[in-house]
Amino acid sequence: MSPQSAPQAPLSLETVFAPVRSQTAFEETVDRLGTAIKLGLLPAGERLPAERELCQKLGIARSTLRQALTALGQSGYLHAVRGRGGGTFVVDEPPRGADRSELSPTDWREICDERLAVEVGVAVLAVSRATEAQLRVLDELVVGLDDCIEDYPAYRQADVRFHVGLAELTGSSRLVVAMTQCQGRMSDLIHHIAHPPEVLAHSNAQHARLLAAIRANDVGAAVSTMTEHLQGTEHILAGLLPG
Amino acid sequence: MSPQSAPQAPLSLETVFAPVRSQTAFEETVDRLGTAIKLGLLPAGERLPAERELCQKLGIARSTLRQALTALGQSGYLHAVRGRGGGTFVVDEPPRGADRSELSPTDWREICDERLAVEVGVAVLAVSRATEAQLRVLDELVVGLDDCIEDYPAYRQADVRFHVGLAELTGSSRLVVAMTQCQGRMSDLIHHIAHPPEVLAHSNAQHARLLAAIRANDVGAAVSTMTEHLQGTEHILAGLLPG
DNA sequence: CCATAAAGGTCTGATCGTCCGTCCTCTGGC
DNA sequence: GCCAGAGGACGGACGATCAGACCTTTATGG
Repeated sequence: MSPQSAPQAPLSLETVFAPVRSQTAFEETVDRLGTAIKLGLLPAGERLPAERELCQKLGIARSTLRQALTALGQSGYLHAVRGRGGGTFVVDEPPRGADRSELSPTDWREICDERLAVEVGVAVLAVSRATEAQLRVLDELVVGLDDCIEDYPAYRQADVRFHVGLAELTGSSRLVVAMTQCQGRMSDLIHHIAHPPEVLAHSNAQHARLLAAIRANDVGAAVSTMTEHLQGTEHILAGLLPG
Repeated sequence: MSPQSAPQAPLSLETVFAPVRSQTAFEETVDRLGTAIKLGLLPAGERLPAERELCQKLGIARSTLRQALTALGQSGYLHAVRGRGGGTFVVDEPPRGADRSELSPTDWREICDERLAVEVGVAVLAVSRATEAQLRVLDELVVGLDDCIEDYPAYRQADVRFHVGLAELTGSSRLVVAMTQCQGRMSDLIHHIAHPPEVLAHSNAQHARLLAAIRANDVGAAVSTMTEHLQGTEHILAGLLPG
């Protein structure tokens, strides 16, 4: 009856009948490697495993892998070196260019919601599982972050490493994957907005408080610190994006 | 050097080069519908949309959809009725039979970790977003759950509806999907273990306390109640499964 | 009683992604 | 100068998927 023919079914049924979107192996590979590069998980200059080895790890044919590598090469993320001792390398200066955009209001909110779930879940698990050694590594990352509050791209890369590092200390690879994907989506979202040093400094202070809460085995503090931390970016997005 | 040739790379790199596992449209459809039926999201006797309509919603060809429907029919979950007024229906008594098993120790722990993330994240968001009307629906579900603590299959179905209902009131379809998948995996895990009425009663009391915490806008209580709730099943699994 | 509509059931041809294997080309080191 | 290790290129086979036309069943209404 409504002019917009609003979906009446409950969310759960909507999702059951939502489009089945199966990525091809090619697409998924481009996505996986591309995200890893953009996030800095594969640092500039890094050499990928040899094609014949990598295609086995990825469980795909070499020709399919090459399609993906070629695509990433054309986009300027990889360059191949032939001959013995060659290989495929992450380019030294990955393109900063605009990558994607066009997010609907519901999209970006859902992305933030999913991130909140993953980050809070990781924080809860980290409290009971983190070892002192692991925490010290993250301590250093926080120190490093303080040094680049004037250089956003560098800050963002270290920020990603910090959050992925949190996920790593849960020991759950599924959560690491989830965290990586969330960070990739967040990067797409926040790529174009301003990041004044004061904001980054404040954000990094929350990193430090988070680590303290984890050390103190204080689940409540960890959750609330993380929640605040995430709401920071969310408020900025709410002011800038549609919705 | 170790005899097991342990993976030395950090988790995040392992996951970047982990196998690309792209399900086919057929597989994903069987999975989607099969899970929805097993979880009770598509209740017994429910009629699915007509094939010509459903394949559009799912974004796949009708022939592919039919493969999936045929497979689910042969597994005893669906039956088709020809002629006008016919359709494809969820069977009245879906097979209880053993479905899957063979989970490695790392697998089931990671499944529980992911569930914890989703459930805790949902709980946090629910605190700020739940409306009284939505909460009352969940209240009734809790009452209904109390009535079937003697009948585990019925309890489990209502339990799933409760948890998916929590996800629904965040308004985020991504979280609904994540919750659904987690519940599906959990069902596979806990299908075969004992569920004495006392345990179910205790579990349902936690549901009630969770709703109270959400009503009171008490994030801390919601998180801790949810955490306890999940640890209940996790401890049982730890006693029964390898690892 | 027959026509029609609405549903599932069947078939076929084309396309596309992927795999596998083979061979070529380049390049540094022994 | 040979060889090993790397990327690069090609072609055939196969399977999944798609699009569409057509058939069969069945309830309903004129």
